[in-house]
Amino acid sequence: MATKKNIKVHCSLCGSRHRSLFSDITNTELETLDLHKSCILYKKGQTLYYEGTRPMGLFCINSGKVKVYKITSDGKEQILNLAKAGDFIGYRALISEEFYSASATVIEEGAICYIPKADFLEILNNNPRFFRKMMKKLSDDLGIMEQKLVTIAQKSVRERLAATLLMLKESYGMEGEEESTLIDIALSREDLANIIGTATETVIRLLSEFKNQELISLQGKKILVLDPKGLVKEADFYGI
Amino acid sequence: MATKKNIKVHCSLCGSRHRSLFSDITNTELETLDLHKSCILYKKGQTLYYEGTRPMGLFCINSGKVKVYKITSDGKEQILNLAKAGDFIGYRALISEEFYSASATVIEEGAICYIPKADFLEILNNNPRFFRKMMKKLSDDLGIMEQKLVTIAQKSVRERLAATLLMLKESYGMEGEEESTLIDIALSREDLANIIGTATETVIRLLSEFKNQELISLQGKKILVLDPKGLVKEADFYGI
DNA sequence: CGTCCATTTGAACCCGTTCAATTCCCGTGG
DNA sequence: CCACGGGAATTGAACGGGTTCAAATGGACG
Repeated sequence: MATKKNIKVHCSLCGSRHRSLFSDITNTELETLDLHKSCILYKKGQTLYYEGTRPMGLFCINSGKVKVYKITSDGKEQILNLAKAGDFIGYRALISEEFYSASATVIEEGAICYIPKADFLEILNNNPRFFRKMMKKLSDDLGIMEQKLVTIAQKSVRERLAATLLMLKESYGMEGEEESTLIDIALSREDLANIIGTATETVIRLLSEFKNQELISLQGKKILVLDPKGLVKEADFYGI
Repeated sequence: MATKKNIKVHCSLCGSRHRSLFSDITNTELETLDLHKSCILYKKGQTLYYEGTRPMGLFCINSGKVKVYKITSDGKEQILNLAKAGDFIGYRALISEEFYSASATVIEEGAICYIPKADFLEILNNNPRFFRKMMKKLSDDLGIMEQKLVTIAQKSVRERLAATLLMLKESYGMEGEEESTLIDIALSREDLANIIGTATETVIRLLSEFKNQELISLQGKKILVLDPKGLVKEADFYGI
């Protein structure tokens, strides 16, 4: 495993910032962040934090992709969230003043900044607009998590896989020719299974069925969505 | 179905308030609430709000019990949360500025107050302490929901039932003789199944097995926990 | 080129669902 | 007071989706 490498990423120049929760903090606050934060280039497989440890700051993803997951007592992994450029990670534990309730591991290398807890809380307490934004973010996160719970509890694996592919298409889709969209994220079959809450073999078998139905096509490890409407049918949607 | 009945419940005299999120708002704010809110005695089966409708205020439970749930496209119900005296309901939709993403129905009759949206937002924006409390609540809710997701995704129905009984014991337990605790909430077998995410028949069969193992005993519809440690083993806990 | 891990395929098994039938319980009205 | 009706709870039995274990294949990387 390669060593981490310090790099310089200025918030003021960060291409992901305008899409992030930091989109409208003040220049002064921005400067403080630049002064206090650290930025590291993480390789695939490196872990940002482990479940059960104490949060000392906030992770802000400049580039790359991260999975956030819990491990059950019998060693199974459940992925709760995927994060990409512009996303924050680890704020829930800071706000609830708990140890981390999940782990976060890089699945595609990238630059990730670390903002000291004190600076984050400082901005939170002094910038009402940011405070409100953070509150809304937590509220939205909760709504999403509730929907995920219902889907896992009540839908078949086949439906959940179709729904997950559509979700991934929305978040990581790269337009191709005609209707097709490439899902541009390096997820292993096992990761996909751990999002859906099923066994790796089941994912493989269902992907192969979807391929035979010409809903998707497999480009190596990546997935090309050919027929989104067909997937919507498989997912049995009426809303999200 | 009986009609609703208006009643007077003064916040300042409310026995549940000190346990609620309103535990330390100002007297002025309290008076405004008393002036603007309405209180109704709800019977079992009456619905506070339906998924997909627009939230116009906040429900505050003075007494009684409420289930919050979603209905899937194929008509199955998933219970997300149970609420009792001192709990707020429906704040997530208000804060995220969405329609309700779930429905709420009374399962044990009681008095429930309705606080106009404007008053809630007023307090939220003018009382930083309340704002912080609300934010922490959302963050805690999110942590709980994440844990539920993992449990449903990765644990067997047997483990989930044991875990749910322990959770209900914590929230609704009435100390009995020796180790025993009565779970004092009128949940139907179907409700229990809809918390766990399984079929009613499966819950009934497993409860009967737990009874044979002398982990619980059945007092009519209610459940008496005889051997909490035994249930912990069945739930395969190492943490929550 | 060989090693190691991810992916794929095969096959048996089992947990949980589903459908059907019966019993229990409780409120209601005669 | 008791019979009646209807929904909830229970029990039975068959089915099937998904897991699990095992083995083969493929592919990336040193």
